[in-house]
Amino acid sequence: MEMSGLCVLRFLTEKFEERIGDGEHFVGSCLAVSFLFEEPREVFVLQDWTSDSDNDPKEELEWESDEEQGAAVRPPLPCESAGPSEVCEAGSSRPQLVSHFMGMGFSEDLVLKAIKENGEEDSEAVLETLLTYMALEKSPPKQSQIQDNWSSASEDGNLDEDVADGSDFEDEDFTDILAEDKKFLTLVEMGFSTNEASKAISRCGPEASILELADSIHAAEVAQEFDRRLRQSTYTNNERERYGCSSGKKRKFAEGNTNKRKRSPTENDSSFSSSMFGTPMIGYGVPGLPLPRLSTRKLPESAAGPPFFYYENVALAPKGVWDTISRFLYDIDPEFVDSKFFCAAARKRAYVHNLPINDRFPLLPIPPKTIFEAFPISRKWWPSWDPRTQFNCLQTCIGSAKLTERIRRALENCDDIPPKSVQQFVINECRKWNLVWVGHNKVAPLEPDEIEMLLGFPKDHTRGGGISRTERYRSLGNSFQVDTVAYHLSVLKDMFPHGITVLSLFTGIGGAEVALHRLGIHLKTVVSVEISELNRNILKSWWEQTNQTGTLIELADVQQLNGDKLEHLISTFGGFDLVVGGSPCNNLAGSNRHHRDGLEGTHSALFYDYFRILDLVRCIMGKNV
DNA sequence: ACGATAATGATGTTAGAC
DNA sequence: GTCTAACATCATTATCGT
Repeated sequence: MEMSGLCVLRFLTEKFEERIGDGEHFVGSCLAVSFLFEEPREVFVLQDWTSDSDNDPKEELEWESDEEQGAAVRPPLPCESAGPSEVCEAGSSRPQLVSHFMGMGFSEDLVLKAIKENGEEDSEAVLETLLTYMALEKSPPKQSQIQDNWSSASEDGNLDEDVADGSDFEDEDFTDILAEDKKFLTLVEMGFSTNEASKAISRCGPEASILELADSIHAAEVAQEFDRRLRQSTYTNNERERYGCSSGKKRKFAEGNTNKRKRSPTENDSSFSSSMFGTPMIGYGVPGLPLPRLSTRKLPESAAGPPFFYYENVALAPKGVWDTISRFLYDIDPEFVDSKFFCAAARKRAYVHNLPINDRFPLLPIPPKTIFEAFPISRKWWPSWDPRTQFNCLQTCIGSAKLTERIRRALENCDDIPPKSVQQFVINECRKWNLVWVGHNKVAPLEPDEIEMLLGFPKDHTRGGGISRTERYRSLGNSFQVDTVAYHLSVLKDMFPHGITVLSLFTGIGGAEVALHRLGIHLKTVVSVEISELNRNILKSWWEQTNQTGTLIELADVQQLNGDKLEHLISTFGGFDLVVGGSPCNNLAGSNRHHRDGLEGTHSALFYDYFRILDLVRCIMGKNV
């Protein structure tokens, strides 16, 4: 059967029922793609985010507090929760309306003129007027402007309620054939293909507004893309039906196509990251710092375990990526954490998990958090004008010998205190490549065992056994920071006093396993999936050296891990307590010059396999329970 | 053939000046 | 607000040497 068709149909039906029918739950076109759900979904309660205060609205984001934490808490059903303010039902104000349309690329003068003509109540008519102006001027809003401004506009507050407040969709009579033509042209001007435009008009009828038509096209894209993605993976319809998985169909796909799609503040990655938490990248808290304002959370009902799961990837991914990941992973907001609060090197990562977040504890001993503490010897050679106290992100490549020589020569040609320009050059390169001072005018890249230590691995964890130096750097650069992950996983210790059964995807050199082991959590069974034989050998070697008494099963390819195999594993080991993994970041990382293709990149698309496998595990375990 | 080496920007955020 | 500059970033590719 044709998934995409069904999805679009359901989407359109629900959307228009909600929009035109009762009109109560319409949340604006920004959330259009959220309507692919069959069941009512949990919605975070956002307080004050529509306030007119000068404060950044994101600062005001708060979850409804909860008496208890963790997966055991049942979130209230939508009907139980507080009234209409729950969703984006804010009233509109004129500045918001103006900025909304300015955010779409219209000039302020034009917007004010259009509002004057139509009144501020009727945002749909205002838009129509604006589009007419543009058509008359033969100068459609610039695409780039739309792209550039949408994110900032969404930070201003919400441009979406302004659309949402329009209860007058039926008022207008747009059956005129000319109006239809105008809409067609407008859609094309907005960047849609003629094919898409005409299809959308025939789908939605001549009375549909521009926004509805645009949403419809997006919905079709979304459904199609999601279906394509699932077909590409081994997550077949058969499997979904066999295990009664509903979420696969319900989930929506939405790549960060910001030039066409509007984003609400809650959807904006920037709101996820630093500004959402007020303080930078400490998630729901790190050891040694006071708890952030958002030190509690309420999980969506559908996100609860078993099993617990823990997903990791780079925090600074291209726009929309975390948005998409979060939506696939049961609408859990990522926890953005920088490992610089755990060790002497920065590592900005986001973690999506359904673990409790209270009563965490750190691994002991607490690792050194400054370069001098970690490498006391370097202090002797550290010039006063190099202000670094911590390393930047440890990557897979190291600085070249040529570079360190260039630095040495540049410094040798100067006095004791080099001129500012030389200082700047040296510091920039040192920051970029994480160089340390190992002698007079002499810098060097970190050694592999030093990186092991910084990342929380035992010394020589990746050493020997046939792995080359370059491969060591690569494997380490792709790994977890153990202390950070252990802090998050520490809540499992009391919950599983007799040990846990782990499904570890994209295991790498076993950061999660090392973390659990160092926490003193017994590993009853670890099913590890890792494509690199070198990395599998490293894990196996570690497993033996640490005298593990549990069972280690090593598989190679996540894409080969289908429902049959999972069912067998689950029946053999009695289900998984934890599904942990971080999918490849190659196509997300900023340092990738060539193929930073986002979540659809060759490697990073394996995220969908993480989701597929996790969803299958949840379904199989759910069925067995 | 394989590992080591060196050269190769782009995307996005943030801070600060205006 | 708007602009600019500074800054950070789990990397890929071609080439060289063995």
